[in-house]
Amino acid sequence: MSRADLSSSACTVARAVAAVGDEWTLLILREMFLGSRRFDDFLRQTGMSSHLLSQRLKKLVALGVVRRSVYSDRPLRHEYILTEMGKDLWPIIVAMKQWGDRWLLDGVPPVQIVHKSCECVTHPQMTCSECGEPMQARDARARLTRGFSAVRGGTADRA
Amino acid sequence: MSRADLSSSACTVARAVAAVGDEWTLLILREMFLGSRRFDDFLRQTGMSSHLLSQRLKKLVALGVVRRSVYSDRPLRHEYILTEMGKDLWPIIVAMKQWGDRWLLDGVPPVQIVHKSCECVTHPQMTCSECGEPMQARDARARLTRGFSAVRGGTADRA
DNA sequence: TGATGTAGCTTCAATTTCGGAAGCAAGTCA
DNA sequence: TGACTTGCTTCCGAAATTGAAGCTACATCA
Repeated sequence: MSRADLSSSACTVARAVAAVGDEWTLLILREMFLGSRRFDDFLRQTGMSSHLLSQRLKKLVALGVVRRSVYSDRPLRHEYILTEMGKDLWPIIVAMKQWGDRWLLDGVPPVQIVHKSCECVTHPQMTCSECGEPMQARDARARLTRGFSAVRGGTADRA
Repeated sequence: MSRADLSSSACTVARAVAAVGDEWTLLILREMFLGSRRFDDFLRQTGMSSHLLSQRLKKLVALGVVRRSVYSDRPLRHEYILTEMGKDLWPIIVAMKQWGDRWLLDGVPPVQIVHKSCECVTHPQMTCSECGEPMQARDARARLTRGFSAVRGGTADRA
């Protein structure tokens, strides 16, 4: 299977991966959440090639994650802004930051997240929508729909 | 800059991306959280080539995300198990699933997450560690350390 | 009136990575 | 004995990526 086929997978993780799960796209998103909007800012801050950046931005626009918007008429200039769909990717980037901060860093994280409403430096965590308790892998069990289970062939559920 | 250089970035998101932010690695992790442990299960469920799977597993073991463990002596057989570091990646995969369920799917998500302690089907969400409120992109502000801000060159913080 | 600069790309050649198929080693099973 | 299984490795053509250079439309400076 090639990567292009992932987007038609039944699994929504696979679809999300196909959409935004590559190295450079994730870095572009990080930049957007830090406030960058312009082609050259993305170039500078990510270090990627302009060719790839151009491709990735087009893909993100096509997906509806990012919107291309005019900020100057003369000369004509555009910037890239996250849509609702794009802003909703925040937990993914934050989850990566938290993991990176914890496991790949000695010392002080380069970025802190401040919760606007309580003004605290926060360490966002996954919690159960029903009982509100923090959740980790060990607290969860996956339940597959019958159809999805059939697609997977019944193997590999010895969790 | 090439992708290999990301792991030495000051930004911990970039480091996390370098470690686990590629398509196939994310799918392997998804499989692990669904309970797969064996080479052939990963092959079957992800559809990737064995060449790549082999490479990725080695990388994950080298990083300490996954542990290679003997489950049969004769014949000698191994399985791949998430370490603590690996289990801690759960929020990333869950965040991707939530986003995929919401934005890339019509209908019923193929996998539900059950919170063991309350037995509810849950939709894990990011919450503030300090006040416990659910958080989204709009509720957060990034605060950069002085050093990191200097590295970035001061540009692009018009958020 | 040029000369230089900037934002936002596109094009191109060289290199790297990937995909798919085949092979292989060490066993088991019949 | 011969087929099958698991868990890989090797190989090669195809596709993606990198880095540099170029290009367009304007602005600004002299």
